[in-house]
Amino acid sequence: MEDVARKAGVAISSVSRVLSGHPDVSARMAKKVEEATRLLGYEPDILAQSMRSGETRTIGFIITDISNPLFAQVAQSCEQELRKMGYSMILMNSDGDEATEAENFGVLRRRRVDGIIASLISEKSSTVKTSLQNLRSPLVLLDRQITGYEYGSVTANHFSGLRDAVNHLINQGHREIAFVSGTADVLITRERLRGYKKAFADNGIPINETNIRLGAFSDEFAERQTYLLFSSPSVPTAILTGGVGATAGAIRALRSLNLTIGSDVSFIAIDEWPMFDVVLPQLSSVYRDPDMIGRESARLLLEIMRGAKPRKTVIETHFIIRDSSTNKPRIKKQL
Amino acid sequence: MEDVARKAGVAISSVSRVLSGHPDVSARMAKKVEEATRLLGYEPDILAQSMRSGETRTIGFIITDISNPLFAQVAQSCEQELRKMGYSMILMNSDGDEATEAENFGVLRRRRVDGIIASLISEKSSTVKTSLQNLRSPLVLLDRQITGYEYGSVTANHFSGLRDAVNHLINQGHREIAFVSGTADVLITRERLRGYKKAFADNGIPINETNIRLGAFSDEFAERQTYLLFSSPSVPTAILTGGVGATAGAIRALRSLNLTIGSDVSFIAIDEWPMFDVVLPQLSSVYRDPDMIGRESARLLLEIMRGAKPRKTVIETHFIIRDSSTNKPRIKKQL
DNA sequence: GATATTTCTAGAAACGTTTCCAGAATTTCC
DNA sequence: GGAAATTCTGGAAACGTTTCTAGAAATATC
Repeated sequence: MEDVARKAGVAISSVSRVLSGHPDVSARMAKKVEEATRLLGYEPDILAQSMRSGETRTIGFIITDISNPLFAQVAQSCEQELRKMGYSMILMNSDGDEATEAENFGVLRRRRVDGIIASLISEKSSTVKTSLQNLRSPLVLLDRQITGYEYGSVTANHFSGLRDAVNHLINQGHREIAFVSGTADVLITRERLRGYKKAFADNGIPINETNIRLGAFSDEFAERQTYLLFSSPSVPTAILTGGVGATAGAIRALRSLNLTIGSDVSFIAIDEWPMFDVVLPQLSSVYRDPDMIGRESARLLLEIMRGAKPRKTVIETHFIIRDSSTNKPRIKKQL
Repeated sequence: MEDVARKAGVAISSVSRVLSGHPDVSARMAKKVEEATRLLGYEPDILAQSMRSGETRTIGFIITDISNPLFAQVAQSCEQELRKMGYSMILMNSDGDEATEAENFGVLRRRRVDGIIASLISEKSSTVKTSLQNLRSPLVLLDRQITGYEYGSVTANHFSGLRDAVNHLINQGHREIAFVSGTADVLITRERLRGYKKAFADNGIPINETNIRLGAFSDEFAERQTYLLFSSPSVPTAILTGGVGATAGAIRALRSLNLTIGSDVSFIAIDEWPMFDVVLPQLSSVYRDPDMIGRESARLLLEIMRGAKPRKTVIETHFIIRDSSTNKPRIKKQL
């Protein structure tokens, strides 16, 4: 910058003013500086700009695991949107570990990011609570709900999605409907559960609580629980799986039990992911648009950063009927 | 920091020395400073540290599209490895657009990242060339090869993978083997092509060049080309698809033509992705370990950043035989 | 043409660290 | 116990910008 100033024969401050679009600049000055800038190939240092201005033009994206293809798509559209507005995105996986998550929040704070978009592991964790208390930047949560902290949120309406899906199954004659999903420590699971229960209530049908298996989003958990459910004496006739991992785990378990999806068992996946239609063309699902989620979370965060009051955005879900859930229930598997 | 110094009754420089683990610090001083730090909840500002030290402890990760689940997994393991070493990762999608890619390189340069891991759109592009010339940080390329610039690289050995896969098909009696993959402007495609040709040469069989369709990694391209190939008078009896998108597109096309994979057409996918075994259990594939790729690229970059001479790492691939490629060729589809 | 007003420019301080340098305090040695 | 060697500490400069302040130049007004 000093070099540019010398080359243009002006002061450093004048160079800054030209380059940052300050109004008090004469045409002659602007031309001189731009010429010198071009000649020397000068580029402003974002670090120093941040240092002085207090804005880093960086936002943090904390997620359990980017290798979940649904979230990869969310991250992509989010990054696109942020980039369009001149922001860069720091990606951090918390690997399902609360200590790592807290550590990640700490790093983002010390990096003075302008904002954070996060999908917390658990809303109950005390480590996360303190992480957030110490936070200085605006926050947008994905499918989470916490108290005692102001934040924006983007949430999928899984209540209506699940309600519609379970209604559909009940109409087909199903009564024993398995529901395998992640921990109830996060809003998304509770909303799914609420939808599940609502459908039963609306139809005046009692719920068999053993069919509900909430614990972890991993495929291992889902595989184990599905196996247990469908190898027990009272086999469910249908299953709903909450999330990419759960769907994968459940399919594995059913396959190992030689149960055919769509005939032996009705199957509805919650969440799709890229190429879902190609790889699992027959699977009914509760769909939410990941691009919309990513885009919306970015926009919402920028809005809050500009001083707007944090909003809560709801993304609608759609129950999509395919072959895997149109069969009538088979009460007992023939051995 | 000033507050800490005041509270501890020492100079700012002493605080810095204690916190950054400088050797010239007495035990008494260390204790005083640590106590004051704890009491005030002080945390050093990474921005200011970077400003002064010249190290940002940030690396850039440039990729066509993180929503490709294979690359999402690469990104994840890469980020894990970098985080372990105290680095943060800035993720940038270039969206398949050369101008965006160049812009991303520019932003990373102005952010003074300590290093970059990138999967270039094209090795031939002139915009990329100039981007790299202006780069100041070490670079690791994924499956790419360029000239006139020093860089480390992590490359999958698709030569041997494709050779083995095509050999296998030829042994089953196939002669007309379609190969649909991305542009030949990048090393990975050329290596795949080399493996394909080698197998034919080793078996003394001439290649029908119309079976080779190289152009883009998108599923649209693959779908179109597969459709054209398999609806032409001379239908191939087997197909190899290069990359996640190509596999998806080809499956779509074959499905629309009512051709059954594993009986009407032999199918070998190049690349797997998370849950591949669940969603496409019967598909033979050429496999490379994405976690290894991510981990290795991070380690290699850190190594170069510490002053090591850039290396080229090769990740071995494995041809995995499953049901989709064990049928004998059907010369003509019955209509 | 002199003064008042407006527009533009230069210099310097500030952002929060690290690190150089010099000097103070402590230890070692005879 | 005093000089020399060693260890430790404080002050200040530096990293590359932006922004404040004040003053210079240009324009407007009478």
